[in-house]
Amino acid sequence: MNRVGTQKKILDAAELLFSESGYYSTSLREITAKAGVNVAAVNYHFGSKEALLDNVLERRLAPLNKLRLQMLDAVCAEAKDRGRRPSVKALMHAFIAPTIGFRDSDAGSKNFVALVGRAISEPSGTVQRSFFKFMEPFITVMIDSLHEALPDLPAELLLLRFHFSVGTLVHILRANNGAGLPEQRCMAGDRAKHKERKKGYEEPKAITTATLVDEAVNFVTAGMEA
Amino acid sequence: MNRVGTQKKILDAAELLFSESGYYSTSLREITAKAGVNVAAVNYHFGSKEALLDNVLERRLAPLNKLRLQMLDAVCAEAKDRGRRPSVKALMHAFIAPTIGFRDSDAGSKNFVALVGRAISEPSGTVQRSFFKFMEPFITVMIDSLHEALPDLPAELLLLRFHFSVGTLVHILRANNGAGLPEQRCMAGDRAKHKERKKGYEEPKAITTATLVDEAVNFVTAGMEA
DNA sequence: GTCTATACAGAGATAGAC
DNA sequence: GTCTATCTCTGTATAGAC
Repeated sequence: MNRVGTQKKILDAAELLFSESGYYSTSLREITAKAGVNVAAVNYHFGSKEALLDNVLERRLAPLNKLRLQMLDAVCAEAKDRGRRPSVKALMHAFIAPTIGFRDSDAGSKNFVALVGRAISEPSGTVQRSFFKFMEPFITVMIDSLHEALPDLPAELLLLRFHFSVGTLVHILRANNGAGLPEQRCMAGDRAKHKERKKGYEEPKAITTATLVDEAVNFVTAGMEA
Repeated sequence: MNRVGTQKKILDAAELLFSESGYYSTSLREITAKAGVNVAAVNYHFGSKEALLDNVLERRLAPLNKLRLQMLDAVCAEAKDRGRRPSVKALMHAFIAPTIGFRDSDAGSKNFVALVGRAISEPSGTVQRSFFKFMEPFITVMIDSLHEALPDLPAELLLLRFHFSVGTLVHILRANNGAGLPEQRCMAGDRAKHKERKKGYEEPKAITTATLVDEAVNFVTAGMEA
């Protein structure tokens, strides 16, 4: 079999299994069985299990980062054309919308974004390094743009608040399930109790991607401008 | 040897090693070697590696949650005495201050809080369940109090924003290192570049716990009240 | 009841035949 | 390039000594 064909089969199988069961609960033997290749194929083509995860993420994140950077550039260019500062809200939208919106894309599994969220904090070394290698060009532009939008905010404080914003976004990705309900596991009980105690609340409906994006943007924008 | 003595030795060794290398990169053989006990001791006393992590976290988090709930009650009681609503800021402070301040406590390792941050999103089943079991009484009171503080905010939106706030806090914990610099790994390069390009910025100094708490509280308060 | 020694199945990784 | 066989190390279970 040709090289790319085998690699693609492995990547597809790994993406699906990682998304379903997580990185550590998925064995190379499951992946290679599903892909219809030999156990040793992963180590031959990718070098290690961690490097495989790295490649699984890279395949999807590369276009995402491209899109994010495009949107950020568009916001900055438009502001420049009008001779104005970019708004914090528009910048944050360019950061958040493609990321959360990614869950509606046709990428592998509905749980892929959750896998990303977990991967950021979890596997050490290779994965984190390559993740931030991806992010770096975006973050550089993002922070520069935020400085333009908030010229009076000290650099240290701006970085800290942007750090908080990243935390919010990562948490959304991690907690995200297919239905789009954040932290369903954690909140469900409390939500139910509240419905008992306080009347007149609307039925808890599944949050649409658009709503989630809007609310997240509003939240971090308020925090950045506090 | 007595029961509690052995258990304590295992818990101490596990806490240190988990904090240093993470849960998955630490083997039971390393833990038991450091504790000076037999490999089988972990399974005898705790049942499994995951249950051990559960106990490691519980030992430190139980007093933390007690403190958090006390502070929250104090804020609510004081507001009631004055016949006022509790302020969002005071509530968020009661949530965040003990949590971040925990890193200055004498608990095991400086990296313990980072371990907590990682554990929330990582090991499945047992650990997450027991973690939220801990949190539940606090969260119930917290959400009730937030409803008092923000009576006009729809319940769905309040929950969503609180969810975002939790994300911010978890991210701070996860990125936290002993020095107190957030996201040093990710930001260091960009920060340095900024120092080159833009002049007049103050030297990046290690952020004190107090500053970090204040800024985090301001950030999420602004987001909640947006 | 505690603890030790040991066995076991499964993991990721690798060398060498084809 | 691919596959088999094998290596080491992991978490877990158990039998038996004290």
